[in-house]
Amino acid sequence: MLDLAILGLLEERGDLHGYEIRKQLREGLGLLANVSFGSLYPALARLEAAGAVEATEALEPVEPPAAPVPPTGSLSGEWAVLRSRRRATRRGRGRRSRKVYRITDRGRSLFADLLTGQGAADDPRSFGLRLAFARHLPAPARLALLERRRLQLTERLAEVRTAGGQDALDVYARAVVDHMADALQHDIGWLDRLIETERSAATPGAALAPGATAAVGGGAR
Amino acid sequence: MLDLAILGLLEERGDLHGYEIRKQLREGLGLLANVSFGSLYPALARLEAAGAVEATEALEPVEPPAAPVPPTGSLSGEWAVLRSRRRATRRGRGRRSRKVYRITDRGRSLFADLLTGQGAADDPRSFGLRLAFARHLPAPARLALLERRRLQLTERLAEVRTAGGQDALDVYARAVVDHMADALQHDIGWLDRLIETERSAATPGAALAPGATAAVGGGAR
DNA sequence: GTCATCATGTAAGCCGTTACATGATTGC
DNA sequence: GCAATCATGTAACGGCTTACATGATGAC
Repeated sequence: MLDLAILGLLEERGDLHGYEIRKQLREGLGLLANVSFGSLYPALARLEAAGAVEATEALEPVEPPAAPVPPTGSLSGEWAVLRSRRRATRRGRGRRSRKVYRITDRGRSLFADLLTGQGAADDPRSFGLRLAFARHLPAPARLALLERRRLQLTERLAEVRTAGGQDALDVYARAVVDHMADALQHDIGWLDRLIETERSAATPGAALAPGATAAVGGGAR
Repeated sequence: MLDLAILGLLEERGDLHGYEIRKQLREGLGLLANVSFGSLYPALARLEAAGAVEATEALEPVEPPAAPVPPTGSLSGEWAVLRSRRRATRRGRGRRSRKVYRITDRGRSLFADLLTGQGAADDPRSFGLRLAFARHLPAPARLALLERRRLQLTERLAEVRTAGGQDALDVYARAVVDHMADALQHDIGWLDRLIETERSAATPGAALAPGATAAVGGGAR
């Protein structure tokens, strides 16, 4: 799951260093991938060892030195200039030795595997993450992803309903079970709309067929 | 989370052995607690060590001994007789040495602590489990549980909305974020109805007040 | 000169899983 | 006699978290 998020981000947003990866994951995908450093850095090391990413030590080619410093006469002014020069010299870096990571071809292939996620966990986060990166998937695989998820949820719904069928449950347990069923149906409905959108996008003839316009528009409630 | 499920089950359904605990958890609470033996048995041992449960070796009052064994002369025959005698001797059990667990007073106190779950994880399973056992909680604690959960969800909703506010998201990422917000609102609405029901149950005067009947009825959609 | 932020990493621990080992009992 | 089910446990591993260690840089 973490690997998928890292690779996806590197693929979409270009080369990044660890700290930045975490920041962007938190900001962009919020709850789907709010990862801690304690898992992020080992994950990056693992991916590098596997050849899925390359790290450059971020000793990037230094910019040509800035124009000579006009003395200001004030000490704090000189200081400020020195600081800014140092910043200018290491421009684009600003900070510590930052290891910048870039996704490799092997990484892209791994990303594709994780994205289809045949043997992946069926938790909502994992699915949400895969769907969030679904534009990197060919259309049929995308549809398959959605339908596999739909199948999982309907199976779980059946389970929940058999659990709810027994009447040994008190008010609170009943409320929980009922709400689980409700939420599952809500999710399934959402998937159905997504699937419908995918299907109509996959058959471009539909847009040309008479009367098809109504079916195409307004997919996402 | 596991401890809570075990203690709750032992409290509600009386004394049980490990195998049965797992069975009932799977059947009754389904997705909330489908636990594996690999975690269940260590958990029971832990709870026993902590004094939260007592185990009786299931050497329940033995039936009067069967008639003396007539020797058959064959070794396997003797064996078979020994086995069947053992079976007869331990009548009502039928199977292996089953350790039957019973919740203690310390266990009940621990259960109450876990149920209020002040420092517990905020994942849906954990909350669902606590709510499912909420009838063992005093009414104010129950209300507090619901309101704490509501607060968490509204905070997360705000997070999701700030994440969704940026327009760097493509169709799929957007769909995921939007649906997360949607599902959160759905959950919050459900909590609101539960809270409302709790509140009106907590103020018995309300039922007597004129015109209050409409507010009380039909809480749970 | 001190505090917040940026930046990378290690160590320990939590909470669960699957797989393995063992064995009794029942039903066919 | 063989498979399915009942019953208890151990071992190894997974994937994540928190806490800790370290240090540079920037802002005031």
